[in-house]
Amino acid sequence: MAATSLYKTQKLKIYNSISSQKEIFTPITEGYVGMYVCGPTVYSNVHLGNCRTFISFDLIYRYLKHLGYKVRYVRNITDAGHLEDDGDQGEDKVAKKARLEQLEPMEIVQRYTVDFHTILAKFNNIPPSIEPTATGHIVEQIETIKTIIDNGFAYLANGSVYFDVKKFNETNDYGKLSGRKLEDMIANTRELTAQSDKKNPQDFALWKKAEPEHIMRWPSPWSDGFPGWHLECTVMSSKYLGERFDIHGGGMDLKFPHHECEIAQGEAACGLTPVNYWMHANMLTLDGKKMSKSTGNILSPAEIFNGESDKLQKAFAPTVARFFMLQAHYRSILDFSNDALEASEKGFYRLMESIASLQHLKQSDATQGFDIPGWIAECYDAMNDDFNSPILIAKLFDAVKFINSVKEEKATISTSDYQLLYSAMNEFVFDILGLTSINEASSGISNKLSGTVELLIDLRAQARANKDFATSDKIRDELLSIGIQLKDGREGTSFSIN
RNA sequence: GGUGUCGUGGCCGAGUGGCUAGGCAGUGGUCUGCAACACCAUCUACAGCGGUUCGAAUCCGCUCGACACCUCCA
Repeated sequence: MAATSLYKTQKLKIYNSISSQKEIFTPITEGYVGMYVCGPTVYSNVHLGNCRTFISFDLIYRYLKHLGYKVRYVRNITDAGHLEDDGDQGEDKVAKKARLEQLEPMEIVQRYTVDFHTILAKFNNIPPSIEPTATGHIVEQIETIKTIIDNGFAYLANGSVYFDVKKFNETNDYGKLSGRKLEDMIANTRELTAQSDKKNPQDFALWKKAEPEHIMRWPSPWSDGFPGWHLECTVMSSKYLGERFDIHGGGMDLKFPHHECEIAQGEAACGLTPVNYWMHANMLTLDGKKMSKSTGNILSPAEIFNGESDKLQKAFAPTVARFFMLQAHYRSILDFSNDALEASEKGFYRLMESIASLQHLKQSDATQGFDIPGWIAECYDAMNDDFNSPILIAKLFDAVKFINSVKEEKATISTSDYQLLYSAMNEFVFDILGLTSINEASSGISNKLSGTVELLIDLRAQARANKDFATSDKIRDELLSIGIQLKDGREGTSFSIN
């Protein structure tokens, strides 16, 4: 805690997508942060790419909280309104899945919401403060549509309501987030299909009239229908965070059109641009291509955990996958491969071993070989620079080297520095990066297991004292073959479970 | 076609006008009964071609290549 307060006053910089540069973060209300992140459409299992985005924002959430901000983190569940495509033939994704599986739409929603929560919990993500659903906010969405119509930025056509992008662009700037110009977009689009109700192809639905066979429908002043996808985020973010709030996040692929439309809706409804800092997490790729449900280029979290995929040679713990992702910056594309994950796994174990040995590290009168307060400052510098977790992890390995040197009696640490190092390591690794110790997971058996291994270590020590190396090597090698590695050190033999 | 991002050593991946990223792998050494672990040392790159600069991998231009968005996707 002492370490934290020293650096609370340091300035956090955030890369703002709308200005394409890092800006010093200043919340609207001092000490408080409102953050909205676009959640999943719950019509299928989450894949690893989805998880990366939510892990990225979990890191951000954790760090903001660590800095002492009171954060209200809102992440929606899209359970209606997300169409297969933006044309008039598009079918609601949830409704389509319900039709294909012959289930109630809410059964689909329930199944995949539970899956989403289960998987994110395995990655040790902290749940958001509020997790609102689109279907729970139909009334508010209808009210917002009325306001946008009253303000002259939407029109009614055949029971549906569309946002009038061209009209909006006369007084506002449609395209400012994604760097597009409306004229270019118009010049580059094909002619509208004859049956469309839209005035222009860029217009998007605020309310869609439901076809007779469409099961998910609600009454409205315009028709029995359902809200457009972009609207729910505008409505729910303003409801829980205000018409203008601090941070809006989501995957890079949502920048256009989804987030662009959110800006338009917010400005059209209340005249305020809704967000101060736009943050976009980059994609996880597989074989150099974006993971995507529609192309099937997908790896599921379950496949990582059980290793059952031709992309993988073995299974990996969720926290190892999390560590792998945090070794890349959230704004960089990260390519997934078995080799990269294996390399991360080895590094992860080295980090965890070092933290374990930190618990009983010998303390001295003075510290020699490492500047601990300076090191802590560098760790905060890394995180304050747009949440640079790869740099932080590089710094953590500097500490690993030092801890191991102290263990080897090639460096020393004072008691006060020890306390600083101990709390900083634990805060950075467990609280901020959200990693978990793998041995902890098996703590239920660890007492019995460690007693057993200690006995074998004693037997081996006796054998070695008697120069009975056949016996001592047998104990060592057979333990290794079942994943228990003995480590001979100055203070005797310890072990780790791999 | 339009918009944007990126091309870093054997692999993954930071950074960026002059100072070691880090991880994994490799090599040499220390430790060890032999090993493993650990430690020390070491190898060492910025797609290509021009330009700006005292100095560029970092800025500018061009070429080549990759990816993303422009239709649903985190």
